[in-house]
Amino acid sequence: MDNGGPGELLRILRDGRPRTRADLAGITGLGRAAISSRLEPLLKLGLVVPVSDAASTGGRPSARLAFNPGARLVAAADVGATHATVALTDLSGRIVRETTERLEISCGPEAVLDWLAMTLQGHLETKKRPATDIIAVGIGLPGPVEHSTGKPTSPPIMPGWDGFDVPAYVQQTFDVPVLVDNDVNLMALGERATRWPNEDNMIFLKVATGIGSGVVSGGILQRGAAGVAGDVGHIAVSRAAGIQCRCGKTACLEAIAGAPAVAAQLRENGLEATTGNDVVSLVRSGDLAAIQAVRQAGRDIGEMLNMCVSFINPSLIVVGGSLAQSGEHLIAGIRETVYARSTPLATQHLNITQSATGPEAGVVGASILAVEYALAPQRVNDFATRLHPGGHQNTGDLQNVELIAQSSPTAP
Amino acid sequence: MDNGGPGELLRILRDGRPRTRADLAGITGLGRAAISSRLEPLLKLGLVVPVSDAASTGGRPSARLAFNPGARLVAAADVGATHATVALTDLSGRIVRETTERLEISCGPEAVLDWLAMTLQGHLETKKRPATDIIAVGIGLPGPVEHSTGKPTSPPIMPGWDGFDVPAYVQQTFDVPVLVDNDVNLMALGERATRWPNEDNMIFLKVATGIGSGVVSGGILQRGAAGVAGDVGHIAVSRAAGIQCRCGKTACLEAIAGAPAVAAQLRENGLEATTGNDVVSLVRSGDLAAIQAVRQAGRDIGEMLNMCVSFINPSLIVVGGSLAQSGEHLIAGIRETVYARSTPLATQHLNITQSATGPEAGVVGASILAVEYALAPQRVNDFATRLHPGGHQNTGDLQNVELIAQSSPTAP
DNA sequence: TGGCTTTCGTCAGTCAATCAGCAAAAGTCT
DNA sequence: AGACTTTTGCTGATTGACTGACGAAAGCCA
Repeated sequence: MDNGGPGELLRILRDGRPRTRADLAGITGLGRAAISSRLEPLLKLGLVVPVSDAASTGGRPSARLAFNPGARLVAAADVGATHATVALTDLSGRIVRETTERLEISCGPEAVLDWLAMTLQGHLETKKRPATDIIAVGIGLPGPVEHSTGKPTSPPIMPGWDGFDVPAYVQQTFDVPVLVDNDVNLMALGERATRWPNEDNMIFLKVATGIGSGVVSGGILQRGAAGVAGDVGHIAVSRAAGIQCRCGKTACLEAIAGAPAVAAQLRENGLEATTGNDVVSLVRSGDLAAIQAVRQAGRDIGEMLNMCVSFINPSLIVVGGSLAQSGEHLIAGIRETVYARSTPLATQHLNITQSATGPEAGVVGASILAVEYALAPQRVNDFATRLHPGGHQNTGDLQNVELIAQSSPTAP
Repeated sequence: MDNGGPGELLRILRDGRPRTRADLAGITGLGRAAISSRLEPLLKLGLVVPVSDAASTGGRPSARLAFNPGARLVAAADVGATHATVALTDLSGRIVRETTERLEISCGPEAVLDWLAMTLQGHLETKKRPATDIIAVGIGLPGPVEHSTGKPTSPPIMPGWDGFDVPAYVQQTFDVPVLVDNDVNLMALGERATRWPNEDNMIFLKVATGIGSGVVSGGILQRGAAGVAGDVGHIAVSRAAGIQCRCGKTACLEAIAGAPAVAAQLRENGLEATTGNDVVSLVRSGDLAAIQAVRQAGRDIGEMLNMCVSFINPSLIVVGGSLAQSGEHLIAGIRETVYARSTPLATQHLNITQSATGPEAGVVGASILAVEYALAPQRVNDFATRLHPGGHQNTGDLQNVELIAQSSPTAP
């Protein structure tokens, strides 16, 4: 129905399932000949490859074609306050090679982005892939970003980054599309792509030093007017009344349920804890006070989530971040409050669960963001038609086609 | 760039500004001949009409073409708890004829929808327009609606409506697309279309007997997983702690800031007030207690909106509903709380304002919903191509073309 | 009124995309 | 090994949409 050139075919095949030409003809309503001609540029580019043939039904077995995530690369980065991760991923978001290093974001954009580019070059050399294999770059930053321009806006913890043109700087090294977004937004995208591909109304909540969220509603990531949608850490909750937050206000959720706050509570009980990981260790060791503190943090977070559930009516809430690693205690507190308080209509199909993606959620999300952009049907069509400049004698420079990895998706 | 047949041209012209063929050629990048051929079906259908020619620059003046909202009709209905409004509107959402009547929604779907269809038939006769001029129907209902199917889901105040197939029933009379949605969602659409056409991140808040909202984020109306997005009336606020709400829970915003709650407070002060309109009258008469009560309601609402602002980062909040009619007092209370509490990044470009659309906001929104659906480029293309069944000899039944109103949009 | 300028509608030609049919290829089955 | 079945790539034909150009139309100006 939705006739859209090779890009449309790739969109269909990107679910990873191999299909025969006849399958594709059936799905699109086109003839087999049209499918073949549309498939040609995708095969040339290596984006689609033949995999093991289907079982014969008596005659010649039909060749099955599948999306080849290894055809090109995407560079993904997750820059945190004190650490940065860069990764080379394939077109399915799978990490090919990854480096995490201690790096203060306060070093400024040039230093951080230079390190990023340098590390990526190293990855490319190790993997013996040319820089031209990279088709896009995705970057997550720990603050508000105007996604359309890729510029951070008034970030509280990123001195020197305000208004810095990240894409322009990165493109001096890699002349491809550069997508920048808030790191929690990217974690939401990563979690969604990895485990909840068809979830159109979800909230990804990160509970660590800060508390933030990424909101996917109506099937698209919501960034808001200034790129600060999902900034739920400084919503007021009742138990925080009067407590001072680092943001200058009082009663903020973060001030009682953020990792430092929970750790501080434990210190009052004579326990040793400063970071979220310390808290998690105590919980895992079975310390009752720690368990109770985490569960209470869950309840406080639940008070805030209650409002989000009423407001945007999601069908899924995924909780991640360091504090979420403490087994089910945080989630239990959240569920307790949300299911008790919210309206039945909003909660009857609401699933609250723990993030399964580990610390690499950020880079995976950055990769997804970049891949989604680069492999959007319209863009693929441009790419594919540029392959046939004048007629049928194809002389476009098909560099690197022989380098394509033969990752062969298996049958369902 | 976005080549899309006649529908694309109509999309451009729907802003109401008349354009010459050369203008359109410039905008689309197509030749004049292509424009003319694409224009032909639109002219045949009457959706586009020539208006006063542009000033001549020495030679033949170019004909200016404009969208003709009067070419077809849309039926729009806003069904409230105790009253219903039906209207015939043109394709710009302008009301052609309207009827409001006392009608209990508890009479059940058949009775209400029959009245609706009957009244519309009367409108059509009065305006001497055939029923075939109606290209879509939009209906707003005071409860949760699964928009994709048009069925109400567990509505609290609509006995007999749960799961009723509204579109199927209405299509027995008018065999056109029937779009159903929550009434507050439609008010949001109406307000947006009427006054904020390019606002992609807005919240429309209705403060009346109940408190609800319609959320437009990322440029699209957010309905959530179960169609109950924007249901903010039962979010907990601090001042309502312990107060029983009609929903069965306590601490709901509605229980202290809804119109009945405010009226009850005034009665405690010895004033006579039961409905929102009573409260508004008292405020307008300058009663200090009433003014203070409304302002306090604004503050309570502001506490809730604070969370919404942090969460979804809108650039506009429009406040409507009966309590919003009391001058600026409600808004003042809202602003006081929101601007004091929310983060600078979220509020620096946030506009909080009063609804300018009157009680007809609901029908206008219903009309917009139906028009947007019916005049979506893809649908217009279908419609237009069906006009040329085989080649160029156009013999499609062009009924009612002579009935088209000559509403002539004026130049900017 | 007649000449000039500019736009409008039409027509044939071009180009890309798709389809139908066919021969070759690649299997299975006896 | 040979007959049979089914897929594949190719070719010419058809379709649909757009371009470019031309004469007609419609207004200014003298």
